[in-house]
Amino acid sequence: MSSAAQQLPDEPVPSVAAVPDPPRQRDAERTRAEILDVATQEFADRGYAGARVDEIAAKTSTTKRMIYYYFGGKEQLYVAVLERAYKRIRSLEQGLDVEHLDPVQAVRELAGLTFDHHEAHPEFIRLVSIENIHRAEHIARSEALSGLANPVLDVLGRILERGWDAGLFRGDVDALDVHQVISSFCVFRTANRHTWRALFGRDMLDAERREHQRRMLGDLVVAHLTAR
Amino acid sequence: MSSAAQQLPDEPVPSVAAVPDPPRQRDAERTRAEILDVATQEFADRGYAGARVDEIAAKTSTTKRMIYYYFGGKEQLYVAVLERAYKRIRSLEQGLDVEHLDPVQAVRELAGLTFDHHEAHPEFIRLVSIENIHRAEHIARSEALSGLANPVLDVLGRILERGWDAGLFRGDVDALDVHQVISSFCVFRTANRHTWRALFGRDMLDAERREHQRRMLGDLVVAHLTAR
DNA sequence: TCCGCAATGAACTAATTGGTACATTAGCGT
DNA sequence: ACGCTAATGTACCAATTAGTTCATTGCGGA
Repeated sequence: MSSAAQQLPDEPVPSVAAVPDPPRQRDAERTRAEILDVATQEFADRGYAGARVDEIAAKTSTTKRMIYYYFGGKEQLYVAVLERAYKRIRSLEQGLDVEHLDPVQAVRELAGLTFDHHEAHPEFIRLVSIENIHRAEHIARSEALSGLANPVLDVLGRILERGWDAGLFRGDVDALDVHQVISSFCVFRTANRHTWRALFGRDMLDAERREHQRRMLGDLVVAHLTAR
Repeated sequence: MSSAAQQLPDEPVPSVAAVPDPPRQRDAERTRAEILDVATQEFADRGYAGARVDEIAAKTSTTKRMIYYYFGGKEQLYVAVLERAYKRIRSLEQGLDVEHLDPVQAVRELAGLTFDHHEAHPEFIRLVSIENIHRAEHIARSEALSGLANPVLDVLGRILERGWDAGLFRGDVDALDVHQVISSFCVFRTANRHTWRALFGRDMLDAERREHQRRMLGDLVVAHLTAR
């Protein structure tokens, strides 16, 4: 692999003045980002042990040398992948604004956002599964990740307060409980999609069933919170 | 590792008539089972790619040779592990009898059984996670596993029928939907235990929270089914 | 009792894989 | 102009790892 702008065999190589469209050479940030992109895909696809440094390098426009130059090793690369993935998720979560809705509509909206979000980022869910197989040892060691608060929890906390004040919600489930219920549902359908289909013949991510599932999650959470 | 009946260093080795309590030599079934036991542990612990055939062999009282003799290779061993694990789960599921309970109590009982069951078999949950990382390709290829019906679904189906007939349950969720909700909750708290604790500081499997979580699941499912 | 085969063990191998040594070059600051 | 360093590429290595070869032995049946 020599250059990003590969030529088909027959095409004449443009002679002198062929300037590569993006100023392509020696761009540390671009190289770093490209490695992270490929590594994210590979780790999510094959797990930590299953991913191959050589394979990651090969799918890059640079070489294995650069992985060690920028990240130090396979494990540090994996941690960098995790950190970036979580960072992205968090920044997306920042954007949710449901303060203006009534508590019931607000939880329903929040659940729907999580639903959409997890469905749109299967590779993130896979990374989380993989990290759990490793007992979250990398997250625990990463200062950038461990204990970093989740914006969703604050939002949920405020919604619950309003729901309690209005006498709408039961008092014996806290924000983390509700988040757990929502996460369970949303993570499960992506994380366990394949065994589920193999065992039950139903694809939980089937587009035809999507609306039914989304409504089901909303109903589930609202019914739970407003029960009794 | 030479024998199942290990001696402490100081104890004198019993001389001639020491018949090994279980007739220990040349027992194909025992060897097979021991390999499967160790392999289950190792695969669940480190994933398919992360598990080492040498390590599995070392933790056995036999040698690597036997793994290849009985199973053929790493992948076939892994499939054998999966098949046995699923078989055990199914046989346990056979035992549930909730026909005598009213529909609401029956779903609550069923959910509780799944809850207990998954909590008691974390290594099974891990294997399922691992198999999902591999897109269930091994399950799909295994005749013993793919498409084999789950007894839980029949039980749930009958409970739902009774609930519908009694006008207790909503009609727009089927048995598989309910099973999905229950599985989501039960699988998630085990499968994602570690990242959850690392990120939120709460152990979903903490014994102190166990009853709360168990009740929460029951309430969740019942509230959902009886809503409106 | 003894033969044939299932069952077992020790050592070996070919390929893979994470990681490195060494050489090179682009381009920024002066 | 130019030199110094960040950035990059090639080739290599040592360790690991799945799988095998070949020899051996216990045991059930004839």
